[in-house]
Amino acid sequence: MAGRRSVAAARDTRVAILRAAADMASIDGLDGLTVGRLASELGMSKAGVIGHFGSKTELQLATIEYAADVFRAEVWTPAEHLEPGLPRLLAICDAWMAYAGKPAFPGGCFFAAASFEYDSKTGPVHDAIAERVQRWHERLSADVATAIEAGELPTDASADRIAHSLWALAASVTPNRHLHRDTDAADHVKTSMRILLGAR
Amino acid sequence: MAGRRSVAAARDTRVAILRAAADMASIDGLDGLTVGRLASELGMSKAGVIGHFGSKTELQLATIEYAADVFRAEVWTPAEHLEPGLPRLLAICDAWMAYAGKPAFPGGCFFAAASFEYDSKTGPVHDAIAERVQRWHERLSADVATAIEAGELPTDASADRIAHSLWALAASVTPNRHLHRDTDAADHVKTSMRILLGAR
DNA sequence: CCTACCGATCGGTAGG
DNA sequence: CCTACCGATCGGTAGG
Repeated sequence: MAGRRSVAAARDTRVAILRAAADMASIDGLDGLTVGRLASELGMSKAGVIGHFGSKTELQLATIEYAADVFRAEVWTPAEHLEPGLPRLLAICDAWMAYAGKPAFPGGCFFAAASFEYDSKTGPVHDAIAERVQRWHERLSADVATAIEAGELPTDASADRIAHSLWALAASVTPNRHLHRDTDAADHVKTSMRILLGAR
Repeated sequence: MAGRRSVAAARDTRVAILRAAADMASIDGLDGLTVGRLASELGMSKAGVIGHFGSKTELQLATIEYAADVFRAEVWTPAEHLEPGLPRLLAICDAWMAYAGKPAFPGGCFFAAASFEYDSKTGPVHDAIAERVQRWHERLSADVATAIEAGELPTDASADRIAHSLWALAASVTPNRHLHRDTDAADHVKTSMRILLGAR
């Protein structure tokens, strides 16, 4: 039955598009994502796909939000309730590496790939990625700072530096696995994270 | 004067194309690279550009080799003559971060971007990147192993794990600078590298 | 959410 | 290394 459908059905379709878009973008990049391939994979017309978002840029932005929701649910939510500082930081790293070891998207961590794809570009997609990544960095950095104040880390450590390094290690899991042939990438990264956190 | 030119002139043109291709790929990705934009930027025709390589894939592979030559000259050559083990490793990290802090390409480290772009793809471009990255990993890992044997690092450390972590930290410099707004990214990474190497 | 279409650009080729 | 072209695909729109 072609033609307009109910609001609920439209929302389901929208989510299905976003799921497929995130899968495709995780492999081919947010720029490699095309409306035509997305439509044919979903058995829809291009107009049907683009109609939910208005433009490819809006589709990219919605895909970023979708991936951020997945990341939050998998990495932040399980650790959120724990004590701020080193305990929560270690729980975040565990959840993060569990997620990276068994990623929700076929191309691995969405934000790692998107960060490297858009770091040197300009425009709304770059801005959206930067905002999400910065927000996550601030969360990490805050717990690192709490740990430093609590004496759980060296007092001369830089919270920003440690947060950046944790992000760098986490982002490397997919390339490590696919390029360096390291099947235990997530476990190796977890070990290095703990060394940086001085908690072996 | 249009038309065929000498062998030497053709080689110069080829290098100019590769330089522009590496610049473009460092920002837009090896896939975002297009023959048409490259041609217009160089004031050439598309046929003139593609004629040097035969196909876009061959152009991509040649660009990878070009970028590898630059990386080797900037990072490996200055440290090559030093004593294998921790001394050479520290010199490599210094040269690497000097390079990352003042990169040869406008989009930052070419291989970091290419690694994340192609880690989940298949085909000759992926294979070429994987081979270059693995080769570099083996070089790093060999010096880490030498350092472990010499007692300069903990005997229970994993050479592969440390080499992977150094690579992860190095790769993060450009996204750290452009996305996390960290202007001292290279210095921060150098500090974390030294912590991982137990040599603060 | 579909069909049918638009101009622009893609990688690549023929022929000189 | 150029002009002139090829079919395919791009993002997007009109109209239903």
